[in-house]
Amino acid sequence: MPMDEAPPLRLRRLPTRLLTQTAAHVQRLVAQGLGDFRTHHYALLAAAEERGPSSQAALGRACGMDRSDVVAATNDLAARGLLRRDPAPGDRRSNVITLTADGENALRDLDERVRRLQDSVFAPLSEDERDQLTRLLTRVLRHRAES
Amino acid sequence: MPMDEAPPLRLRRLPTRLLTQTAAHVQRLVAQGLGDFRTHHYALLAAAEERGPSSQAALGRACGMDRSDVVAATNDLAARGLLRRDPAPGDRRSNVITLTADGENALRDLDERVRRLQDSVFAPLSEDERDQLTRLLTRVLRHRAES
DNA sequence: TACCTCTTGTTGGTGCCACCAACGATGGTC
DNA sequence: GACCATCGTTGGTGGCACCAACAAGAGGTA
Repeated sequence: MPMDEAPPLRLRRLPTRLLTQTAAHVQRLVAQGLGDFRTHHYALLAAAEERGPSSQAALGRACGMDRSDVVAATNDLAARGLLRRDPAPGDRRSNVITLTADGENALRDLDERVRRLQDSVFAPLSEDERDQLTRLLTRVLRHRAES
Repeated sequence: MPMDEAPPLRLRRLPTRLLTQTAAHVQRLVAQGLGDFRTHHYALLAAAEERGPSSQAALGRACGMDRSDVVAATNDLAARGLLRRDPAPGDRRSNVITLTADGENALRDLDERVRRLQDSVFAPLSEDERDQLTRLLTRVLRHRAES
């Protein structure tokens, strides 16, 4: 175990790199903490619950997901009986996505898993520091929306 | 443009999600700011310059890259004449990776691009806030290494 | 009416990044 | 000499974001 591991100075504190490295690490933990769900699944279940019955397009926009990814995720969730996909009465193009009772239960379970994940991932940070982090990230993200 | 876009409350301030969203956004900007280089390329060039001639394995460890990804990236860089891959004199298993003059020039160019990218990506944050962010991320990352 | 344009869901891709398994060849150790 | 770790390499996987094209339908205007 030589001191090989010292990362290049340029990279050690490079913000963009820190960001992607941390995100990769976090995604890893989240993926295994969510079991046989993906983040897309959680996002769609949450959106469906909060918005009530909606079209796939609306759910996708709310979650910032591409339409094609919405299709795949709703396929998964419908196959597992967690939501229903019915033809929209007023518009023959679109579907109405509705959460089932099983879907609500799954969502509650996921809520709890997600909550625990935040605690485990951000364990080294205090409550205040987590807030700082979310605020900073939010501002960087908002900067995207504005450009 | 309906108010469809309102993201689910659960997701709006969810730290892990903010992190991956921001990282995705940043990676996008970085990718296009780096032109025909990937982040791996920059990492390897930087490591090769700072460490001097090293084996692929050592460079990979320094950059936190998988060996197989090191192979692919060094292939690219060698094909472009930015580094040389010679058999190591003392160990017939390993190669010695050396930066060429062109490689140093490319690295300097990338350094500048990367610097500008930080400014553009984190434009909404003050100098202090960027430091805060890097410190917070570093601590989350260090938490990984310790577990 | 016909025409044009936008939206919806769907299919079938791409690219990047992280990672994993297995292999032959070699080095170091006992 | 046997054993195991390491090196480079090949050939994958999976997740996430994204894109292009399509047919069907909706909405507007001429």
